[in-house]
Amino acid sequence: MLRRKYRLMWEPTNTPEADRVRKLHQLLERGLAPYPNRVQRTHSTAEARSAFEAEENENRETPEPVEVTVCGRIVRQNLKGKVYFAHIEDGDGRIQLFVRIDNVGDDTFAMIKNELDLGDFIQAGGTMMRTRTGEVSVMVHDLILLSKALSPLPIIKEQTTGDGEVKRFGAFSDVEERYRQRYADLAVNAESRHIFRQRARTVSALRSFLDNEGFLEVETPILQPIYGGAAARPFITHHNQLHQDLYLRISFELYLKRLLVGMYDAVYEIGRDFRNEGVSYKHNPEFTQLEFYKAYTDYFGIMNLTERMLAYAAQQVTGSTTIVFGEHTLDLTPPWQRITLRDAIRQYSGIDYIDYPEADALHRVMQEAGVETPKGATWGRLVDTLLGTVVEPRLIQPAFILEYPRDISPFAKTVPGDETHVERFEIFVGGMEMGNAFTELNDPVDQEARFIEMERLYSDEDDEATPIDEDYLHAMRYGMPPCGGCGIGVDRVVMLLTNRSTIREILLFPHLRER
RNA sequence: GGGCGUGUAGCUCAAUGGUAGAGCAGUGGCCUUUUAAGCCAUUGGUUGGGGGUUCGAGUCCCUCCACGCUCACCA
Repeated sequence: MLRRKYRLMWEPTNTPEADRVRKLHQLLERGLAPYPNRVQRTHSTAEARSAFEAEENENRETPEPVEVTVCGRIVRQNLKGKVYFAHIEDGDGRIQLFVRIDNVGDDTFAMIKNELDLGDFIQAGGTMMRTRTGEVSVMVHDLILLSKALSPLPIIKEQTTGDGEVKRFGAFSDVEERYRQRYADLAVNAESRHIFRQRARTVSALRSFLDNEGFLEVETPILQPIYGGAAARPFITHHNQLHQDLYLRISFELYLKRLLVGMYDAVYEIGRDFRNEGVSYKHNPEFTQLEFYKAYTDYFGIMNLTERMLAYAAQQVTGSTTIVFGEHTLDLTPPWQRITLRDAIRQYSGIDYIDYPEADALHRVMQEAGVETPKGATWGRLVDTLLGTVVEPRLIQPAFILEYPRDISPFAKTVPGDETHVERFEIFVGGMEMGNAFTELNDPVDQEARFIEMERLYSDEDDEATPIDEDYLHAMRYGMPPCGGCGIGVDRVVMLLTNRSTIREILLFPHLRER
């Protein structure tokens, strides 16, 4: 019966796999379950170690025996005739098993010798001890297989030198394979596992910061009948029964601000945005966004909150507000540098865009300065190009860039007495844009005019046109409190705090082309 | 989409246009405190796919695929 159940549909593709399949059949013939249902773990590897060390410290003279049953994946093994050493690893760490044929009996030892491979999960019961060299180990008297690994994992060997430095041999380092088979990367590369723990801590730090500031966490639609809140091409999908096209959201902005109309004073959402655009070291088609909106404040209030929030996250994740990113040391301790976009561009390029109020003139002076310009760009787009090419790469230490051209910011209030600029800032750290914030526009008449303006500006590039969201205008006509809001690219923050130069390293399953 | 680069055994990597190799993993031995264990023997390849040049191609050329870096795009 067992044999029939294990008739393989899958063909081993190489000798190591064929060997393991043979061992699977050998186990079945001996009546041993290769994937049993029940486990009886009493200690994680770390708990077993600390229980033993505690006993050693308490009863130095006559320590009581410490009995444990530990489980884990075999990551190193060494069969020496009638003795078998193995390191097993679980989520906590590793521990060595010391198995003598006298302690486990001939049958179990034969199983170890003939059927056990690196990568298998096993359960081992025994007594804690130290080997001759002092390594804390389990002297095993019971050992069973928990899960047979049919494909070999990449083997990584490590040597700890005298100064505690770990040398690695045969590391699984092929970048593409690490992304395509993230499970294998995580299984063998502890530092990859570490990155995603750091990622979780980052998200949880942002969340707890905002919770403590009185923000309410909300969830708004991912499938939207009208997309908006940013300028990006959307992914389009379809609801069959409603016969309706839907868009995967490109931002949360318009839904969160509806909630301020609904009398929540402060809301935030952490979730996925989708943009149908290019992939790069800092772009993935789906990415994690944090947006938060607060009533009765403006973009200065949001600035203060944001720098405190990111400093808090850095402290929680790395233990310091000073972090290493590539070749730079970044100090996230508030307050951060604040400089207007106009001054920043003037400082880094010598161009004062106020002197060139027409797109043609600005275009010309940019060409003279050797800045490549996008075709048919509006004046605002040109200013933004200057920001991206001239300023952004130089903004290593955290900085707020303030006051943006009005025509590229349809959801922000204008600067009093300056119709060409809006109260908007972007956050730059490590040469990357981290976030974008405004004193939010709450004037429904102005907002409608902006929508129409945007529609006109982009009508000839239909895939970037921003559709008018009538329902959003309707909400705003009920009255929206004055407010400030901000969007933070969570993936980029994680890149900073984990010191990774590409977004793919901090996404568990980054987008890759189909093979 | 453009430019540059990479792709060889399960993993990490070698190989002037001239017989495709090593270490680890695997397989068969020896070994009752090893830890990159060791020793002896040994299996393993459509050199990313396809086409071309050549007496002969992993190597040179063309093309396709994937990945990396970079530029463009991403208000």
